[in-house]
Amino acid sequence: MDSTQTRRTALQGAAQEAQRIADPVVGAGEPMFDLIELMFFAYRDFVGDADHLLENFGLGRAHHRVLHFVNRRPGLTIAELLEILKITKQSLNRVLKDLLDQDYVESRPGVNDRRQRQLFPTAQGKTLALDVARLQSRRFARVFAHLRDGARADAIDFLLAMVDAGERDKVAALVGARPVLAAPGPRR
Amino acid sequence: MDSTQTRRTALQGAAQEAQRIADPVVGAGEPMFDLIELMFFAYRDFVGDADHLLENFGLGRAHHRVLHFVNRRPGLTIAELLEILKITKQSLNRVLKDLLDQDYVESRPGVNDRRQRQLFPTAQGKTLALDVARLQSRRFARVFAHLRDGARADAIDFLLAMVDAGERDKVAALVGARPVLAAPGPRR
DNA sequence: GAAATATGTCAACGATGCTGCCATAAGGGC
DNA sequence: GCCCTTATGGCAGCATCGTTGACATATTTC
Repeated sequence: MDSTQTRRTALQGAAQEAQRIADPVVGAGEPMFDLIELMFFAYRDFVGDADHLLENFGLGRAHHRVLHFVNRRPGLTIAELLEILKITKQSLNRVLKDLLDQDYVESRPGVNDRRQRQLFPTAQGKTLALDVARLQSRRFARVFAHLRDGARADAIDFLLAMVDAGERDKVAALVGARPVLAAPGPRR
Repeated sequence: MDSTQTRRTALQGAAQEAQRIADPVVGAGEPMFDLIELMFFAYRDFVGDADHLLENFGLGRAHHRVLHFVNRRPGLTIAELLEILKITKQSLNRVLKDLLDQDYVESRPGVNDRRQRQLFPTAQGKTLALDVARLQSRRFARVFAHLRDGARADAIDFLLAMVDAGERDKVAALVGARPVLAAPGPRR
């Protein structure tokens, strides 16, 4: 169970200290060039899946992000979307307008607050969003088919830990991942 | 153990069937929304480190990538850089020109083939590239300090596996990671 | 010497960020 | 009802970084 590993905060210091001492290089240890570069290559190919599929529809990466989150959280407001994407409303509006015009997304006045706009995917919006998600999921499926059993849970922990600390709880809640992070798991 | 872990054999079970009925368009299992979204958030914050540091120097993300790889592989040619970055020479030239003008990178005629240009970081180029790499490495260090012992090697395996199959060997060679991936030996 | 190769460059365009500013509509406090 | 705040929309302009296409130059190779 993921909660088997819900306790401890002390190892942090030791590991970091060991890492620092192990490397003669100034500052804070030998740069992790391998991980730095792998983040670049892995992300590039990962988003490539979505890019390639969506270009058939004349939609770009920005459209995809909006469609994805609207599909994932139907009823999302503009403000919530801006908070998730961390872009300006002008940037959002440009792509959102396309999605509305082309009937991938529809907007209705907020239920509680009619100043707000709640966003919903249309039938074709859902289909497209799911098509992309499945394509991306196939990449993950191929990946984990080659890795050991806990690899998927480990990847989730790793990626969540990579998120800025101040954002981590929000992200964890959004993606539905249990915030294992604050209290890591199976120690040595 | 982790019930969140996808079991390939069980994936075709009840959960997916429920999904299929609820939604007519199902391809290959439940989309891994968590991982899809975590890739986005993790990469966003990861590159944010570099972006924020480099904006003090008037350099953008594209400049950073070039500087990074030139620093990592001194003597790189234009063609090799294009192959790594997968952009056009016009895009490269724009940022490379800035780096040359501002003395972060220098170029010399190729040793064997004088048509080529070999690129080298200057002293200040090395310093800047290393500063960024260390900043990014600190994020990784914080991450792994919270995760179990093998987490770093696992992350490397995961990210490398995320790379397109056709690119994986090249990437593995570039980052110096052993291509564990091609031969899925460490199964279990 | 001709062809292929490695690179540089000009011009235009496209996607996606940004800032600044102003407009509109609805909610809330008085 | 008046007024301030909030949620959103829209216009104008700009920056970064990617693209294609066409052409120039130097060098290697055949």
